[in-house]
Amino acid sequence: MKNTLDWIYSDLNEEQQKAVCEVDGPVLILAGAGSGKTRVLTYRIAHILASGKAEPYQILAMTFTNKAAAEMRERVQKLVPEMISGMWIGTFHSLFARLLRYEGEKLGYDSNFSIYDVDDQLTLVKMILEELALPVQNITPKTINQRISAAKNDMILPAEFAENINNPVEEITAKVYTRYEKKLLELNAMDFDDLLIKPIILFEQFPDVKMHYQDKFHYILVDEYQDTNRAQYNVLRLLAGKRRNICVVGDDDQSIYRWRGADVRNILEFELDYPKCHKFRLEQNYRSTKNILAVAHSVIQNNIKRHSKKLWTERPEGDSVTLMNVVDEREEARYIVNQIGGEFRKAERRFYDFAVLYRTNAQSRVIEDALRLDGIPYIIVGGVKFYERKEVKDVLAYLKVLVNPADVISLKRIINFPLRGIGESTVVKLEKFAEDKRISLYKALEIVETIPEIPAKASAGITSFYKLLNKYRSLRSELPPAEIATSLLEETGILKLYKDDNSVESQTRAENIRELIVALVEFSNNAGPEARLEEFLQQVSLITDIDTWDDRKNAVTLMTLHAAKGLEFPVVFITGLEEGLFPLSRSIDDPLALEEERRLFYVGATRAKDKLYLTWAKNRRKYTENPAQVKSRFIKELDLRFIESVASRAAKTPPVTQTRIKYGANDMPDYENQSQEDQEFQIGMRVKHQVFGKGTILKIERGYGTIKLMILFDREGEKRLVYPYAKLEIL
DNA sequence: TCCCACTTTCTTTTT
DNA sequence: GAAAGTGGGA
Repeated sequence: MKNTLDWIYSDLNEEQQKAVCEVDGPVLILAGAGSGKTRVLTYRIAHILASGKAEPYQILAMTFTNKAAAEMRERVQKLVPEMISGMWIGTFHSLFARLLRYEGEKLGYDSNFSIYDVDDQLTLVKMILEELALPVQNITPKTINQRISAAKNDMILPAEFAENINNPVEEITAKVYTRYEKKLLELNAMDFDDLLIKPIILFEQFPDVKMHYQDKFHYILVDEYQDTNRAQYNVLRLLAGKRRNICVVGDDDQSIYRWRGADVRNILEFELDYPKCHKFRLEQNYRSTKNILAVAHSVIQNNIKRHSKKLWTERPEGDSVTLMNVVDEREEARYIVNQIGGEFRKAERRFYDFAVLYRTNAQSRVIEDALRLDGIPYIIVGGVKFYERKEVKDVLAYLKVLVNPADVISLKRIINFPLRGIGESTVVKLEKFAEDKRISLYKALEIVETIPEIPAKASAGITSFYKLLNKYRSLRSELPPAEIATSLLEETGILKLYKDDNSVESQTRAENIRELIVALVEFSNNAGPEARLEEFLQQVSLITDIDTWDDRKNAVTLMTLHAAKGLEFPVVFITGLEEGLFPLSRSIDDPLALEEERRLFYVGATRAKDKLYLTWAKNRRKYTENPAQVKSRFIKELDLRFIESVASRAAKTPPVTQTRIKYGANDMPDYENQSQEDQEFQIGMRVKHQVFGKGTILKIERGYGTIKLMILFDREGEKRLVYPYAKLEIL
């Protein structure tokens, strides 16, 4: 083993060394952006292990993404290779899911419980709303779901929630919430929030279990502590209760998840909870140039609720930060692409050096189009997620039911997919029967023939469905997960269903299902012969956007500002700096929300190592409107000494007023290289669409500013499109 | 029971 | 401009 002190002295600055070596008792590390906090955390773990203070299985290290956890594990392994196995390094959600697999039985859960994502939660809420037949008026299931989730994150259980009702929405939410919790238990399922709350309930109800884990974990380390919520805060307090060896790392300026229940007070008031804690400040930034730091600081200092601090760096001044004003989102995209292309051609950069950040996922589309047009490779983080695609969720639902037959949400999802003649009314009868007889829906499937109301045809379909499920349920112990899935797909004909349909959509779906199988095979390979389907399902449920991001691929990265936290890039673009977009309109009237937007800007700016671009547009299309924009207040807060301000030629012309913008081709701004003649469509004309290819116009309907077109595509068949939304080229 | 065509909503960020 | 939801007809 390497001498402990050696690597600590050679790789760390003085303050970092202190933070690493102060091992016992509560420790608060305030780590500014780019100050090497991951390094400190990993060295700390390595130091604890190497000095013999604890065994690996006595260490608990929590992060917010699997990617961060994997990175931490890898880096610890490099420092102390032989001591890694058994450590509890992972996300809050995955570690507690693991704990609940062991202990959930005490709370009435089976160890094979399903984990519900937002989609499943919504389905359940809708189910309950129908069941309770509540007067919902204009309250959407989504609103109710958000209320429930917020309550859970604040650790308010149904009983307490019901006691504090102030309006009709809360009244309905309270009823749904009570039923929702009951249902989850019945379905043997937990939602994301449960993974944080249930351990607390468990510890409170079973002090011996609490003591077991308090004894087990000698050292607890928490990353991104500024983003913990009430539930996370409490569970940490319980776990650290005995030994008090808890080390939290965070930066109040980078707290950006308030809307999800995160509470900055957790980090601001850590010293109140642990009065004798050791406190360290990491303020030397190793990432950004002086100019970038100065700009970031000029904005964040406008926040009132923050620890005053200022990062410093030994890096050079560097380039000025570029502030670019463009006419609209299309020009913004073109500007970004041109800058990337220019720097790339000068051979100073590779594509993976660039990140384009935006406030909302919807902004990615235009930028993608522009990148594609220039043939620049890009990766997009987030957006439509792989595991949320319909076809993937369908297959996963099958697997979930195999593991957990009580999971009615998944069961109902697949009961008539692929079609087997089991319609809505049959399902209702089944459920009623199950309820009357007080048996599970799954059990009702088994004895469907004894239900007189269900016609023979539907009954036969149900029986074969049941036999199919049961067969694969028993195969689980004999075959590896990947083989079960492959065989199941074969027998149900799901893959064939998509393969036989020649539309692009179906082919993509078939492709996605194959990709899912690949993921399963990979999982089996990694986990060895012990690979269990339930573990795969859990892993999949708790995957984060950023986890799937391949940072070695030579491509420009597109993502939201939220997703960028913790990352760094030589060149960063922050786009859409307009009032109402960034900061978002809903935040403008709420001082706390506004400060969070400002922190988000700070997070974005401090991702940049060498060059930062800020862009804003005079007009930005939203739905069908194209309203004029006002520059973001964050732009006004920039310290101009570090800024080079430019505007495109088109943007320098007087602002376009709202009335002029009724999206006719004539009204588009003048770009040098773009032909802007009005599109004269005629029936029988040949046109080309970016995605659907070539086709012939069948029908034209002219609307106000829009033209509806029916087009027969050579490959895709008939489609209805609306110009100018659909990008059509006349051939 | 299922399919097609039409309408409505979506756009805040995510474990 | 897509996806999800709705409703009528076969």
